[in-house]
Amino acid sequence: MARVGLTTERLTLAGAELADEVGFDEVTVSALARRFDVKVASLYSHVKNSQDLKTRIALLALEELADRAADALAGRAGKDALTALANVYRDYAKEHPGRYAAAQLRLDPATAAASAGVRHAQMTRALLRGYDLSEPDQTHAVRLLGSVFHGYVSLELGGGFSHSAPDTQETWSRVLDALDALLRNWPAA
Amino acid sequence: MARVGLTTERLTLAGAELADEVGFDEVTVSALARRFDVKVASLYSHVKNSQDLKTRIALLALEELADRAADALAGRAGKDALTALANVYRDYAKEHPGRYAAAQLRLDPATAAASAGVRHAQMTRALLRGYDLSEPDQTHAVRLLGSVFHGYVSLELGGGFSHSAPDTQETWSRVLDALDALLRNWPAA
DNA sequence: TCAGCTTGCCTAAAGCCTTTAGGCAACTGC
DNA sequence: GCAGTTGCCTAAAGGCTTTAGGCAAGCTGA
Repeated sequence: MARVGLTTERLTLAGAELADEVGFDEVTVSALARRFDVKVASLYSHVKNSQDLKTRIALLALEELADRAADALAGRAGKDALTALANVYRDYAKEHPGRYAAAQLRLDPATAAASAGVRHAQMTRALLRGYDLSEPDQTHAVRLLGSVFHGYVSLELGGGFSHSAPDTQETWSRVLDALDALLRNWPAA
Repeated sequence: MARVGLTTERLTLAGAELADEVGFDEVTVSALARRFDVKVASLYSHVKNSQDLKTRIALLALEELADRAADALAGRAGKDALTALANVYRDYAKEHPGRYAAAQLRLDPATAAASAGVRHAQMTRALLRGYDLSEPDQTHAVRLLGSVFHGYVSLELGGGFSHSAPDTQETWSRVLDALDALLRNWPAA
């Protein structure tokens, strides 16, 4: 009965890795137990239930993403910052599809409010300081950027753009050009 | 042993209704059997397996959405058409959240190619005829519009914009204004 | 109308996932 | 080294999926 050294953190991390390998929907308490070569019931001392596990993975992903975003934004402004932030999301989704899917998990309002999700909105706002937008247009723009980043990345990841010319990298740059142009020239209400 | 009259179509439709009520992830062969007051195994003559059921619901949702989109686009052009198409997606997602989630199901390439998904891309292209874009910018714009529609709707549905002013309806109109402005003034490469 | 066939829904059963309760052994601190 | 804590285990119940095989309801043709 050697002890493996399970902790909530190790389970969450292993769950995130598992998600990247087999997909977030396939992450299961059983599969995780198998990965640690441990009986299923043993995990329930560290994790409340399956939902709890998934929520923890989602929160981890949100943190990682926010950290990367903060890094990318440091010392940049304007289009440079826009591109950097956008690429953080896209690259993260490609590197860690399971984690990215986890980050999309619907959290209950209290959990969401305490999550790194709020940092994401703040950073998008910070980015917009490089453009000349005042409220409420700034909020509209925050939501637009969030929509484009999320929408593009999830369509691309889901194969929505596949097998068609021009390639998605090219579209991505042109979309960022277009967004930059739009933000510099936001139409008046 | 009265026969209930199960058919693949009725199961698919009931599955779609179930999805709207309890969420697409909660749609299960068992739950569907319960809804028809029939034993679980009985469904397996009409549906290959759980995945097959979900795929059929997804295809149904894509058809319904494409039909609504075609309707909305008829006789409209320019910003009028843009707004109409965008609202089809948003309204459908609000009316039928489960079906909308189903429409996001990743289909294998062959199924996807035979689905109504292709009609969606064609209609977005048709919409862009009202703007002056030539290839490859037209394709870039198709992808951008797809990303914004999908991204905005799924963030809004997921509660991503909730509890913050200004309200999401206002943002939605302003985002459509911005997209219209952008399409009329697409930046050169 | 009824014999015969098709086919719809059923029972049975096996496999996997979740979750809870209770137990023993391995660490921890004194 | 001993007591207490805690980690992982066994056991068990309940739900979902899927397959195999059976009976009877309802159509088909004479």
